[in-house]
Amino acid sequence: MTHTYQERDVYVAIADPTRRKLIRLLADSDELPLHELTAQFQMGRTAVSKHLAILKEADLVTNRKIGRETRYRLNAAPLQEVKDWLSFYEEFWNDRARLLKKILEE
Amino acid sequence: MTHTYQERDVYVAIADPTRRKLIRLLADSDELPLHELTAQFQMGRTAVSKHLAILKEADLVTNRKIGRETRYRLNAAPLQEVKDWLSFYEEFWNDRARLLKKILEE
DNA sequence: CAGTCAAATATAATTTTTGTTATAAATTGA
DNA sequence: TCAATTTATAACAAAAATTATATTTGACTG
Repeated sequence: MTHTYQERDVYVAIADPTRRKLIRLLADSDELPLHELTAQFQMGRTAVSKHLAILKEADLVTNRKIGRETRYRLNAAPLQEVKDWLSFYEEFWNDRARLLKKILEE
Repeated sequence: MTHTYQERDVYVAIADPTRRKLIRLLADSDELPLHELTAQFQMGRTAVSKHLAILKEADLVTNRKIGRETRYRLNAAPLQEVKDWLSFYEEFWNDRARLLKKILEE
């Protein structure tokens, strides 16, 4: 058994608003158990747990068991990839910048 | 008929690798018709067209009909929202920065 | 030790996404 | 006008994501 660790795309992980809110909650509170995170949503624990699992597969959160609770913590490092991807398009963000670039190239 | 324009989330739009590649192709080539974009993928025209429709709903591309072809153009402006969202987490990107912040707060 | 709380797991139902094929419409060029 | 090209649209199917329920496991508490 070769431990088929499902690598998850960070872009997919942040595409869902629930998961973005989870990221924000963890950024604000350092470390939180599942039941406290769940309290911030309408959906049940299982659904929140699965969203956290997707974040974990993207390496955006870590967790550890303390007694009977599982506490989650943010690891924002993978977001760097998105920032890098975005940085390529900064020159296109407004037409003025793009136009300027075009003029300068000529 | 109130023209129910489906506002599409930019996060969802960029979550798909095909759509990220489309964005890149349009960034490199200014304006391209559907059939030329399709040539860069394995999938059929219809599928590519649908991906472009999602990008258009997120306002990431514009299109115009020239003769029998529809030419697509990148509008990178909506990516700014993602950048803004990311900027909030820059301080968490590496543990050192986070640790430093914590120490300074104490 | 019995009862309770927190969470994981397994399962299932539903919805969304993705891609195909088929068909029709519009444009171009001979 | 006729044939080829480009695209759009609709119907369909397969795959993935989302959420909920029920069951099980493990840890604390009285």
